[in-house]
Amino acid sequence: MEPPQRPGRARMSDVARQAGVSLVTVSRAYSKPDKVSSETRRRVAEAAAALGYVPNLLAGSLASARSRIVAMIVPTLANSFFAETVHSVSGVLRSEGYQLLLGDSGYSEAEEEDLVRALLGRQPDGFILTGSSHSEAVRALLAGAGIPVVETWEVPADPIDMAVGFSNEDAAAALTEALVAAGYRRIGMLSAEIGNGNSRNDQRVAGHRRALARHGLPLDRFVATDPMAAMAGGRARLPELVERWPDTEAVFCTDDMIAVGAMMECQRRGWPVPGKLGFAGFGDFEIAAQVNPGLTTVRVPAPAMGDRAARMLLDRLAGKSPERTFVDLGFEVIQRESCRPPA
Amino acid sequence: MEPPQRPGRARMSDVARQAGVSLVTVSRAYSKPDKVSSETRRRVAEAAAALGYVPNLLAGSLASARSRIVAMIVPTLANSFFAETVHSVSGVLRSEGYQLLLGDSGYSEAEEEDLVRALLGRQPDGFILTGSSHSEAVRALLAGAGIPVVETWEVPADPIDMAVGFSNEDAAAALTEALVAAGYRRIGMLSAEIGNGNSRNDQRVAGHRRALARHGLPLDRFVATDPMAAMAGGRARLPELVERWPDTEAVFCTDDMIAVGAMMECQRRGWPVPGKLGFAGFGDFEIAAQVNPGLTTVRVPAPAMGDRAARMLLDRLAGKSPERTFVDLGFEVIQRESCRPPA
DNA sequence: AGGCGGAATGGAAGCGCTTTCATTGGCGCC
DNA sequence: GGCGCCAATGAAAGCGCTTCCATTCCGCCT
Repeated sequence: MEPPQRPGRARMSDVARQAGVSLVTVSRAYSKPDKVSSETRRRVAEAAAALGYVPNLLAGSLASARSRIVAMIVPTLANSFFAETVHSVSGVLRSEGYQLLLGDSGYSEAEEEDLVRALLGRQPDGFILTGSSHSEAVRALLAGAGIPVVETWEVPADPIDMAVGFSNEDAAAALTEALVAAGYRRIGMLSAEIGNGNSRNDQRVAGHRRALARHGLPLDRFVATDPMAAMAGGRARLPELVERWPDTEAVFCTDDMIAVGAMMECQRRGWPVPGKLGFAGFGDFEIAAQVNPGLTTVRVPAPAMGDRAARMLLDRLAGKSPERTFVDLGFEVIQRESCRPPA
Repeated sequence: MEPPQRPGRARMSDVARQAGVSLVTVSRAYSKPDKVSSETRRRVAEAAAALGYVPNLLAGSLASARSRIVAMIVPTLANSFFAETVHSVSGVLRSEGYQLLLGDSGYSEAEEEDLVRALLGRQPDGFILTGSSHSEAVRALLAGAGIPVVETWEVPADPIDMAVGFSNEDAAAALTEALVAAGYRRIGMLSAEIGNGNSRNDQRVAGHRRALARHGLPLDRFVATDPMAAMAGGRARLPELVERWPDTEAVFCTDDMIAVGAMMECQRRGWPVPGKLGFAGFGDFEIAAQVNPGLTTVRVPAPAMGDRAARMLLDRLAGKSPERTFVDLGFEVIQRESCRPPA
């Protein structure tokens, strides 16, 4: 119960003195409890509690060269998509005593590079990235760091290390095929501006166009929306799409939020959905199932990707050789009432 | 260009050798550039680039007893509310060279305690909490850590240190007053289960009831919804509310998502809003403005709270004495078409 | 000319842990 | 009864930095 020798927080040596053992023993009581007699363990725990001791993980990490930190970069937290992936990563890591160190790049490669540098300085044991388009500097930094890296949310052509994702392009193509199968021919698209750093959006656009092209359907019915306010964007830009191509029968949106915004605009104008216009979204957000009519969309494995990415990292850190370095978690087309059923 | 003495990542001493200066000088070139001649600075930068040197912030933090890390706990990332607050905190911190270390407690006090312990081990220079109801252990740990702490999203009766928030209770009361002013008398409520660790929800319930009581209106028209799927919950539980109290004229929801779900159910049943039932939500999520009819709600200062919380912390870390230890950022009732206008 | 101050640099100590490596004592076993 | 072995513990070194305290070298004032 006596106070530590010097003011401030208690250190391991204070706990050792209090418990009447050596510093090493205290260290072991924390990190390898089975190497310490249960009596000693008890006294250490008691001393630690009495002093309000909290181990300094910084010092521990420095000494052991293992930080038990995993760094992760997402484009934004505002998207509930990434929030789900982050959440499952965080859960898996914490269950193994690791801590997530998070950064958001705002869809900017330059920002991502800054972040990678800043995060690497904290000596993470592993790194999780969103997407697979990164600057050369980022690739070099990560490769040079000598730690496992997982890219998520895409199928990388040239992975840095490991990857877990799904094909945004194939998913968009599959959804478009569903629209075509339902009899739609003049199909418009609402998406964020292309080439703005959101490669997943661009891949969806590409997949949509690939499917249209396969059927010889027109590809030009495209209007870009504000990427920062998807729902408002969909609502604001739908009229433009319909004005430019009045005979449009259905609209493919690269994001559920855009689709919902556009459907709200239809509702406001008294345009029946799918009577006048069919809709398909992307992501299967919670709202897709709740809106009227339900939104046809594609479900993506957001939590599963996080879970898997974290486990792949931990396995590698545990020394297990990876059975697979890339995992495709697929997607699922969800048919609801916002477009006609397949003929 | 010669490789570092030993394999692995370059260290500061490697950079020093490469640049032909001492280790101390390299350290200064990074942390106090003005204390080093520009020529030396140039050579250090060159050497660092050649070696791909990334400073080990862990070692730096240990030596300087300043980690440049701020820890933050939110109940969940899934709520775009907290995501906004987190985002602005993160932005402010990064602009000052700090890094955010994030944890989510899942609305559980026990989990929060674990997290506080784990995060404190990383020696953060400051701590940001959501809400103001915390276990005694949490309060003790944080007080004992001797670092600045900010509680957000509420007005704490007994703050641990500093706080920035708004009154959830007053906001809910104000919104309820607006409903009463619009002529509604039989008002129901849809909210997450009370006493489940979400104190903000509970405060909103209390504020709503306070306003009802002030007007002598019935308080018992309450149905609890699933906290994890707010929209689905609102949709699923609205019928129960209407069955139990068929003469209900308006519904106050403690969360916009619950309100939107309930409104979708009305739409599905062909109940006009606000013709048959008026609605008020809480939060002013993006969807509140987009849905038909627009949702009357209360706007909360989510980004501003993050911004302010981060700045208060940084000011304290910079040694400035706080001009105020608690900041109430207020709220704003947003009248839209989901309920009748005030008479 | 002598001394003084400031700018630029370096040496050494030490942050609070983990990790070898060494030491002790008890126990079973031939 | 001596040997080896294992469990339990401790001493010392060192992780990669920052900080304190020199030290050196100027230029400038009196």
